[in-house]
Amino acid sequence: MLDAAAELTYRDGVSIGIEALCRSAGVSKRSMYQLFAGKDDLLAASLERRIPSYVERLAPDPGETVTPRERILGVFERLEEGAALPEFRGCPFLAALVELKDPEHPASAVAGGAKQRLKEVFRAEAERGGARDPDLLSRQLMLVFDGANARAGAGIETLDGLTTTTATVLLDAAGVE
Amino acid sequence: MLDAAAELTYRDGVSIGIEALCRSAGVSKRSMYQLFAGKDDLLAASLERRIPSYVERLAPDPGETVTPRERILGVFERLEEGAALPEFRGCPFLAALVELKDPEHPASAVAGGAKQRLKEVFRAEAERGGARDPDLLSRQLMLVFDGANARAGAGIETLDGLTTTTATVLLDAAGVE
DNA sequence: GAGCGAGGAAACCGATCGGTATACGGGCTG
DNA sequence: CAGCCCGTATACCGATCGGTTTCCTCGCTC
Repeated sequence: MLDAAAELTYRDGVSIGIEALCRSAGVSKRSMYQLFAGKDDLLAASLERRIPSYVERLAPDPGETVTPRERILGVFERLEEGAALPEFRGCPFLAALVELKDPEHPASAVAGGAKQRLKEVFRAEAERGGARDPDLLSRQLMLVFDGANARAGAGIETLDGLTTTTATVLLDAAGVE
Repeated sequence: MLDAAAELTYRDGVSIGIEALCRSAGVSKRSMYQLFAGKDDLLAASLERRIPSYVERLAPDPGETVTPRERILGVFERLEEGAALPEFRGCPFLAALVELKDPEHPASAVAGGAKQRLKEVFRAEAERGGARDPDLLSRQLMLVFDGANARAGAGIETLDGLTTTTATVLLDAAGVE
């Protein structure tokens, strides 16, 4: 159910109907309203469920020999890999935030938390790498990350190497080894 | 009519109803369907109308003494000014692209064109400023610009100086005087 | 085999969607 | 003043929205 909801809302947007979600999940509306308080709840839960695998895919737990620079650039390499796939529509959390527009929406809080987790990874690696201003660097990297997601997801940009190149510039300027 | 549509779709998203648009514009549905073929048409036209003032506000025609660097950084300064306002919801064209998801939608083409116009400004100034790779620099700047729009528009980032700082790093790295 | 509860299918609710058609009203031209 | 026409207001269309309820069947327990 959660997986089907995640996939359909990612492909068609949050305005997809509940009926379609249930049909695709093979679950009756009755059952779904026993599991979730409403559409908002379902949406928030389906986003919540995606967070661990999302973060893990982009920034897997580092092995011993991975430098901060490698881990950060790895995020952008994996972003570019994903963006090359035809079904890529950008970061699902960013898309939900933009589509909902309402910061009060339960799903907005979840999506914001997902973005915060990735930013924390950036910040921690920035610190470990000796960046002059780790928080600034992490915010800059998030700008690039989300800009790339929005633009590539909308189909108005092709990333091949663009984000890794840009991130490298920022890492250099921040003094990360 | 176009202005009212622009404002409401910006604030509430493209899924706002036609009825609300007409009421807010003081125009009957009948008249609007004589002026536009349908909602898609209206949406595209209202976005189209915003392009000149949007570009002019962000990147006004340069006076004689404006350097490429100043003109580019001016875009980000104005972005940060706008993002500080409470009604800021991010770039309307980017929001439309993300919300519609459909590149075939007439409004998507218009929105993509608007983004292209801004990128052209960046590219031209990059060239004028002697950037090593003007096209690369303009793409990088658009990443920052759209990332900032998405994040600040969603309320998960505050820009104060973030984008100008980041753009400065990119300009320096590209060798723009 | 009888009784029971969970869950699926589908009808149903009022509201609203994009879009159309009708009816009325007020300002022009003769 | 008569006739006309543009635009507003409004009712209406079928479809779909989020959400609720009814019904009925299936599988489980005693």
